[in-house]
Amino acid sequence: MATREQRSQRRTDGLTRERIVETAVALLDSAGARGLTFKALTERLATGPGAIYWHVPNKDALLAAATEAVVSTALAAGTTAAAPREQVREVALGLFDAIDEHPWLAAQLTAELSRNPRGAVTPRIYDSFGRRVRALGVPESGWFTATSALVHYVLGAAGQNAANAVAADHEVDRDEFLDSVSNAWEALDPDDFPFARAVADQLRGHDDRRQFLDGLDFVLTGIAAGR
Amino acid sequence: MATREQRSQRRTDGLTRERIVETAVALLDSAGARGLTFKALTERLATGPGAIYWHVPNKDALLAAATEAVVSTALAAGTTAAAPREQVREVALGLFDAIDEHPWLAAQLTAELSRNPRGAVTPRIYDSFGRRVRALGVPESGWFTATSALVHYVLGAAGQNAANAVAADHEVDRDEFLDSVSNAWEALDPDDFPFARAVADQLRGHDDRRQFLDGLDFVLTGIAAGR
DNA sequence: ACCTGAACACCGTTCAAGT
DNA sequence: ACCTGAACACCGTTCAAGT
Repeated sequence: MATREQRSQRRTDGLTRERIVETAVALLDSAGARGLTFKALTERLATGPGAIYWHVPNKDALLAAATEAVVSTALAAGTTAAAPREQVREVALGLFDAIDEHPWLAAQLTAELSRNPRGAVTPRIYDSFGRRVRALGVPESGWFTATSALVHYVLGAAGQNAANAVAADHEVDRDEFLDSVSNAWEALDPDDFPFARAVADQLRGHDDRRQFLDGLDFVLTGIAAGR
Repeated sequence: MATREQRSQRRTDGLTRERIVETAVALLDSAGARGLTFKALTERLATGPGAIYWHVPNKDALLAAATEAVVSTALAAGTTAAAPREQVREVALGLFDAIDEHPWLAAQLTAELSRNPRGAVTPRIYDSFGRRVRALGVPESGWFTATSALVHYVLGAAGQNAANAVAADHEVDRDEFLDSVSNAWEALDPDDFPFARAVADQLRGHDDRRQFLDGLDFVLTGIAAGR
């Protein structure tokens, strides 16, 4: 049932930087950082490597562009809550979910923040958190430190969570996987690893998102205490 | 002035797993994750790739072994302070410094914690922090959450700091570099980035180690509040 | 201006052959 | 048991040649 081509329809199969970046994101999502190769890219885009290099200077720049595209949409949502503390939670959860959906994002964001602090991504992330930190009533001298702590916690926790999710993905069943890790921790030498043994049972069935928010609350409480 | 070979001197040029791992760490330290190649490895060890594969199954396993070696020495130091909160700071600083010296370590640790939670590294890290969390007086139900928050903050903050240090290393002068970033933030659109602009000056001459400890204190204060 | 695709230097890994 | 080194499949990047 082929419909007639609309006359106004633009050619959409032209190679553009945007299409390349979209395809890169799709490859990264489905196969991880190792899945983004020029071979896979040229196959999906039905072109040759030279064509891609005409739009993008190299692979690192492509990764940076993919990072910017994903992080922009994640932060564009904005916040709905009134209380600044709740707003920080919304921003943090937005990044947590973006990193969960795009597990390669955490490492790329760390790279982007360090390699390109004058770019758009770094101030956008700092502004997303920092505006709400100001609203929390933190004195001006503490703005940078408090915001950095939030950014670092979010990237660390979300990055670890995403890596865990990818690893658990190779397992048959999440509960079964956590159970086996828990059993392994319980079997550790009680003299060498008293804590891991004692805490092994808490691994079972724990909620990653909940744990992320609980950790965020520690940071927020600490920030509020120095207010 | 060649000295006579001592009779008791053992052959030390035999290829061992230990020597391979040591060399891998040296290569990672001097040239980053991209600097660890089998070519560089075989040149330094004056051997062929097949010899290395006899001792180590593949590159991922070599990276895991390098991670374990470095993290073990970093955590072996133990703590000297009496107060548990101060002990947590010591453990965190030990990891911070190890990641600062070995900037590749943060990403590898995240990978190791997720891919190999039944290995030795994961419970060792959790125990290092968790024993002190218990000593802080946190109720048992909160042990896993509090310890995870600490681990995630430390890895996130230390990882970002190490990445920043590597990036700044390419610059002539740290103060000059921070100054130029600060200037770039001050030149941002005040409507789009009010916070980055306002905080730009705090970038100049800030102390990374101090900022790391301040962030750690936020987490610790938050944990103590839920006690 | 934009794309093709062969070519290059490099990468991790394997394996038959040696000692 | 341990090592050699050629060979393989793959990688990012370049560039002369096309349209």
